[in-house]
Amino acid sequence: MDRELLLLGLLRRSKMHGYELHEFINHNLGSCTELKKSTAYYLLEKMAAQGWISETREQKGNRPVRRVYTITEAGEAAFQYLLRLHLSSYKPGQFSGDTSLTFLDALPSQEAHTLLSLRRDSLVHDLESLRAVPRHQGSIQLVLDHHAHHLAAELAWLNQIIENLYASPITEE
Amino acid sequence: MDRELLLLGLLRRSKMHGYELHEFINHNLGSCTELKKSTAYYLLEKMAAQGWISETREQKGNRPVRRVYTITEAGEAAFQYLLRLHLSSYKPGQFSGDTSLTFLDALPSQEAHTLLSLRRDSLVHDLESLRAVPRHQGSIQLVLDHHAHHLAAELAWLNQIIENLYASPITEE
DNA sequence: TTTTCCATGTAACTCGTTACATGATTTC
DNA sequence: GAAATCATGTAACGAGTTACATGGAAAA
Repeated sequence: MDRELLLLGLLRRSKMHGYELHEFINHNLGSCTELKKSTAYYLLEKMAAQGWISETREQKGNRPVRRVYTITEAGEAAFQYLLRLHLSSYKPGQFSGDTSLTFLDALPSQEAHTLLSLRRDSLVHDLESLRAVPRHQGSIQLVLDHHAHHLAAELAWLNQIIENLYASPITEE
Repeated sequence: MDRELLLLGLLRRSKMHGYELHEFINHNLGSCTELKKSTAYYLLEKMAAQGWISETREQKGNRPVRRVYTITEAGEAAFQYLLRLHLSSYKPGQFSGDTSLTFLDALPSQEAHTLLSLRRDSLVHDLESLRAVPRHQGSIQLVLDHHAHHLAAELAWLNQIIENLYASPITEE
C-alpha cells in the first residue's frame, strides 16, 4: 500500500511509463526508498487491473511498446484515501540492526567497539552522500530531510554508545 | 537472517520451546521487534533442519509435546558470524510513512496540520508506553534505548514540521 | 462455567525480490 | 564495435503473515 501510494502520487503529476517511474524514483528518492523494476511493473499491472490507473500505448521506432499510465478517478480517490491514512499514524517499524545490538554483550568490548566503528563509517558515508543530493522542491525535499534527520540521530546515538564502550565495558568475557 | 539471529541469541542463553521464545520476545522486545508465532515455529523448524539448533521433547500432563530447542555448535558459529555481520554495517531501511510525506503538499495545509498532529499523538503514545517498560539488564536495554532515541528524534522532527506548517503553508490549493 | 493461557500446527496467500530473457538505440 | 541505456516481461523463489484448527489446563 505504500508503494502504490508512491506510484499513484507520481502519476498524479503526469502520466508515465514503468521504466520512467522506476528511474524517477531511483534518481530522486533512491537514498530513501527502493523500488525494483520488476516490482514497479508488477504493481502497475495490478493497479491497472484494479482500475486505479489506465494504460495507453506508445511506440518509438522499433523499441518495445511503452505502456503509459494515467491515474483514473478511482485512482485519485485511492490516493487521497491512502495519503490520509498513512499521514495520520505513526508505525515505528524496525530500526537498523537492532537485533544485533541485543547481543552486543556477547562480544568482548574491544571487538564491539571495532564493529560499531565500522557501522558508524558506513552510516557517515550514507549521510554524506545524502547531503550531496541536490535540493528538490516541495515535499520531496521533506522526505530527504527526514531521512537525513534520522541518520544524524543514529550517528549521535552510535557515537555515544561507542564512547560508553570505552568508559564502561559491558563484556561478560 | 535477522530473526534467526534473535532466536539463536536467545537460545544461546538457555534452551526454550517455540511458545516460550515467542512470549519472551513479545514481552521484552515487543515494543521494538515483532515476531509472529507462526514465524517463530517456521524459523525454528528451518534452523533445526539446518542443524543450527537441536530439538528435544518434553511433555507435561496431557498437553501438546513441547519442542525444546538447544543451540548447536554450528548454531553458535552462525550466531557469531551473523552478529558480527549485522553489527558492522548500517542499513538505513525505511522511515515511517515517508511515502506519504512525499505528497504532503497535495493537501491543504490545514488538513496536513491536522493529520500530522494525529501522527504525533500516536507517536507520543508509543514513546510513553516505551518509557513505561521496566528496565532490563545488559544490551537488551540498549535496544530499548535505541528505539526511544529514534522515537524522540522523530517527535522533534514532527514538531518542527508541524510548526512550519503554520508559519509557511506549502499548499498548492 | 466461561475465559484466558498453554502449545502446537499447517495451508494459503501477499509482497517483493532474484534471476533470467529479449532486442533496439544511443553513446563512446 | 563495445558498452550503456531504453523498455519490457516472466517464472520461480523467499520471507513472513493470515487465518484457521486443535485441545488440555489454569484462573476468573
